[in-house]
Amino acid sequence: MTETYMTIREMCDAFGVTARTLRFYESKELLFPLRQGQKRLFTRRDRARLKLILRGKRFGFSLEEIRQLLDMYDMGDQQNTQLRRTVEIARERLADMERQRDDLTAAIDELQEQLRWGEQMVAASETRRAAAE
Amino acid sequence: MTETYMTIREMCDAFGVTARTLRFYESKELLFPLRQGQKRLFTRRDRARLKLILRGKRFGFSLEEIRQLLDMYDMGDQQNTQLRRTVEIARERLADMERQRDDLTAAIDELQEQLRWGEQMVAASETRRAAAE
DNA sequence: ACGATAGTTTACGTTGACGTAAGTTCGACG
DNA sequence: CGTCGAACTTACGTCAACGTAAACTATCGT
Repeated sequence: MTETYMTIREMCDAFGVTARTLRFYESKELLFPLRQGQKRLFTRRDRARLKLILRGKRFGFSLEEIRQLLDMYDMGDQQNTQLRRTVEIARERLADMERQRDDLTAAIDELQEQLRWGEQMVAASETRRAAAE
Repeated sequence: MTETYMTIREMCDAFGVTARTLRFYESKELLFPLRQGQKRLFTRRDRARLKLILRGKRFGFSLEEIRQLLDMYDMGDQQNTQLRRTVEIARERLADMERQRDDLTAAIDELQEQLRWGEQMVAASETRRAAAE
C-alpha cells in the first residue's frame, strides 16, 4: 500500500537515489521529512517534491532553481504572479531545449554526411584494389 | 578579412569566451594554437574546433567527451568504425534530449493547467466580491 | 545481553570548468 | 630609455552536487 511515511531506505529504493542525496536535499531545504526520534520519515509531500526535483534535474535546472520553483509552486494560487514567472522560466527553458535539439539534429546530419563520404572513399579504394589484382 | 591567424584577444571577441578558457582548452588538448615567440596564434582549424566545442557544450557534452569526438572527427574516414561510434553517441544524446523535451512540454502543460485553475479561483472570488457590493 | 542492521551526524574529499591574482616577458611607442 | 599594454606562466580558489569515511545511536532478534 502506498504508505503514509517512508524510511530513507524505502525512498532510495523507490527513487533510485542515495541516502546522502536525500539528506543533502533536506539540508538544502528541498525536502522536509518529519522525525521520529532521530530517524527521518518522508511524507507524501516529500515524495511529490522529490519527483519534481528529479524531473527538474533532467531539465538541467540547478538545485537552487528547483528550490525556488518548488517554493513558488507551494505558494500556489495565492501569489500567482510568481506562478506566471515560473511558467515563464519553464517556457524559456523549453525554447532553449528546442534550439539545442535543432542544432543537434543538424550536427547529426553533418556527421552522417561525413560518414557516408568516408564510406564511399573506402568503397572506392577497395574497388581499385580489387581491379588491380 | 578572414585572417589566417588570430590572437587570443581576437578569439575572445569573436567567440565570446575568456582568454583563460582558450588557454584551458589548449591545456586539455582541445586546441593547438601555433606560437610566435610565446604568443599563441589560433589557426582556421582552431576556430573550427572551437565552434564545435561550444556547440558540444550546449549539447551537454563534457570537455573530455568533446575531445574524443574531435579526435574521432579528425581521424575521419581512416577509422570509420570510430566515426560510427561518434554518430551513435550523438544519436543517443539526441534521443535523450527529445525525451527531455517531451517531459518538459508535459510539465509546462501541467503548470499552465494549474495557472488557469488559479486564475479561475481569483476570478470567482472577484465575482463574488462584486456581487456582494 | 549482544551483535547485526539501519539510521544518524560531522566533516573532509572529489570532479569539472573555469576564475583570479601575482609576477614575468615582450614588442611598440613617445 | 622607460614604460605601457598585451600576452604569458604558475598556482591557488571556487562552486555545485554529492561521495566517503569515521564515530555514534537506536532497535530488533536470538
